[in-house]
Amino acid sequence: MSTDAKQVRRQQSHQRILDAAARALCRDGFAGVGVASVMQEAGLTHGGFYAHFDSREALLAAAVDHAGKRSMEALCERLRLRMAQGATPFCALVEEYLSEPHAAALDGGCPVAALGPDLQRGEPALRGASSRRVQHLLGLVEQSLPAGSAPGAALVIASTLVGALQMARLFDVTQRGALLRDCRQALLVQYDGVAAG
Amino acid sequence: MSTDAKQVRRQQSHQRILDAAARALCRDGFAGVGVASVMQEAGLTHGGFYAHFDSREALLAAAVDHAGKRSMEALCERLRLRMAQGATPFCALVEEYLSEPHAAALDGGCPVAALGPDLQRGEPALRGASSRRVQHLLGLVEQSLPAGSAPGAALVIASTLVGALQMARLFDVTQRGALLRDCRQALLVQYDGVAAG
DNA sequence: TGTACATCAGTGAACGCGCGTTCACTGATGTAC
DNA sequence: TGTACATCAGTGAACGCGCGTTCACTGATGTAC
Repeated sequence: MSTDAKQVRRQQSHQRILDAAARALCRDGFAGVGVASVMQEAGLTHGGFYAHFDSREALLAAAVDHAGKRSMEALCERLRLRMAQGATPFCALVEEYLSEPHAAALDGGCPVAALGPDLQRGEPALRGASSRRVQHLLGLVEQSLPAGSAPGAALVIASTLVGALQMARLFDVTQRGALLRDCRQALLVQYDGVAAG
Repeated sequence: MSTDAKQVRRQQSHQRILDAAARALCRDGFAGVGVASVMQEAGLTHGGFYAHFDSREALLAAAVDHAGKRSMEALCERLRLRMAQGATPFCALVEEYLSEPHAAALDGGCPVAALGPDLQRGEPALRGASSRRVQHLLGLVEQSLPAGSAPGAALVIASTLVGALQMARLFDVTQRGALLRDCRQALLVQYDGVAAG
């Protein structure tokens, strides 16, 4: 069928647009996602945008979901590596989420930490995507918690992870390392009974 | 002198503009601070704005400082009340910062939690004001820490406070209460040796 | 006390730029015969 | 195999609105005499 080849290219473009938007979103926040700049980063011109999304708002909502999935997949991949080396699930999560690379590389990081309070503003579709991201993050924390943890522990830990990553990014590089290390250690001591390296 | 009366009114206007900007900032983020809307909320017309500030950016930087000072003063006032009733400084801080009113009332709340990642973006003047706010928050936490706390405890606690407030605001009202309660309790148990109510 | 003048915070119309959105068109790809 | 036609993702010029910014003007307040 003729449609196939065209649709493949169409979907590739769609994906490039989403990728570019997700990167811009985590790097520069909602204000940094412009239709023209995203399309340019995707190797297209701005006019073709509306063949892929109904509006900029629709792109933002899709980009929040996409950024969340991508960062979650990358994070899980690294967790597997650490666990293969003998780390507990919780230790792996804390050390990866609060790692210096995660704090330094905005592009592919956790959108909840990158967008923070802005997630609650905007249209319903956007808030829906936001709360989905938060739930996924909470789910990941819950999965990696040691057995027998207190019921609300995941909430507290997720809050600390997100807050610490944001604070770290507000600091200059020298202070940043200390904050991340302190937070990793505190979480591990409190919830895993193991001191971090 | 004639100048006096005029300057008094001028400064009152200046203050109303700053107040309005700080409120809009904490409520709607940087994107919610428009020159026209702020001036209108201050009871003025937009044209007079540039007699008070060089630019919108300058207003934003001043508003971050102002919002921080206002929220810090209000917070300290409430801390004094709680301590007068016998609460430890740390308990007072945790219970006030993670109180439902603080999570619900965006207008006058902590700008670090309200702006989060956006604080690191923007011009130097803005980032200067931002880091000043973060340092003040850290200072407040340090002051209220129990004697003999670990050196990096303030960083961890501040991260948890900010992260928890943001997460709470992302939740709907029913889940919000649970999150705040869990975080208060966790912090008090871990750093004050006292279970919260 | 009263009148002419100076000051200046604030007004409101207008400008210009950025950016989201629209739309007529192009040109590459695939189909019909 | 070759030619005419159809499809449609993508192009790029243009539109319009919002908003930051400018500026000539107003009008209330205070001073000079």
